[in-house]
Amino acid sequence: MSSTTQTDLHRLTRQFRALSDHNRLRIIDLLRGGERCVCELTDSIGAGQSLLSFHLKALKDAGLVTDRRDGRWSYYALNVEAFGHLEEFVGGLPSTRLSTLTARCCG
Amino acid sequence: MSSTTQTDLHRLTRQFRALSDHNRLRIIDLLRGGERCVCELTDSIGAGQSLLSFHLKALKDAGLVTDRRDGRWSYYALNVEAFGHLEEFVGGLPSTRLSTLTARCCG
DNA sequence: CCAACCCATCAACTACTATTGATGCATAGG
DNA sequence: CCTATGCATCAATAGTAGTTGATGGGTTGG
Repeated sequence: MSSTTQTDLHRLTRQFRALSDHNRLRIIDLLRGGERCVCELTDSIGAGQSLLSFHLKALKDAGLVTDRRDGRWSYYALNVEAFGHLEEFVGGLPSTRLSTLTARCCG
Repeated sequence: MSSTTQTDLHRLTRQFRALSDHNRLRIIDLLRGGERCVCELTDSIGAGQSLLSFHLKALKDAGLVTDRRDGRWSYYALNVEAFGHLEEFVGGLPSTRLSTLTARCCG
């Protein structure tokens, strides 16, 4: 009945959890404009450097962003593939599907 | 620069937080098959009745599901509109967009 | 080298969340 | 009525997450 495997659900859970914070969602929104270095994000978010690093690590551990080191700067960008999977899950709803028989529940 | 309003981000944060739990994601996955009553979900999830009610309330408060009372049974179903908004956010990525100038970061 | 800079990590604290068991409140059936 | 059922809510606990400030490691420029 379940159309998603358990391992998929675990991965999706981690990724949704990574998205379940206001600061992190603002980061994601900023990264939609393209790759950004940490100092840019720090300015835009207005959070402490330590805090931002914490959130970026959360996003990276969930596989939602990738990082790249160039000299003393670190650049972060969205992982497009991961968001594609998320889109499949939240978008794969049978909106027109009959809600099956609502009667015949428990007895 | 940010393409999402602050109120939208707050709503999205609450909804992603509601999806950031394994049990709740299993519930969502089950509801993809159509409306279900609580007792059905209890059997499928294998969790205690109190726990399931807690999670259903979390999903409802986030606006991701709707509930309906019929006699002594409560039925839950996905809120298709809410998932449409989620799809817009996770799917609205400029995958082919140039990552802007990666140089010229902080000075 | 040395100082300045960018960033990650650690320690500590606070606040929230998931889970469990108990209680209460309707509704249906005898 | 009275009891059983389906479900929500409350209380209590344990585990986890977000924030802050301090420390350290690697890199650039003088």
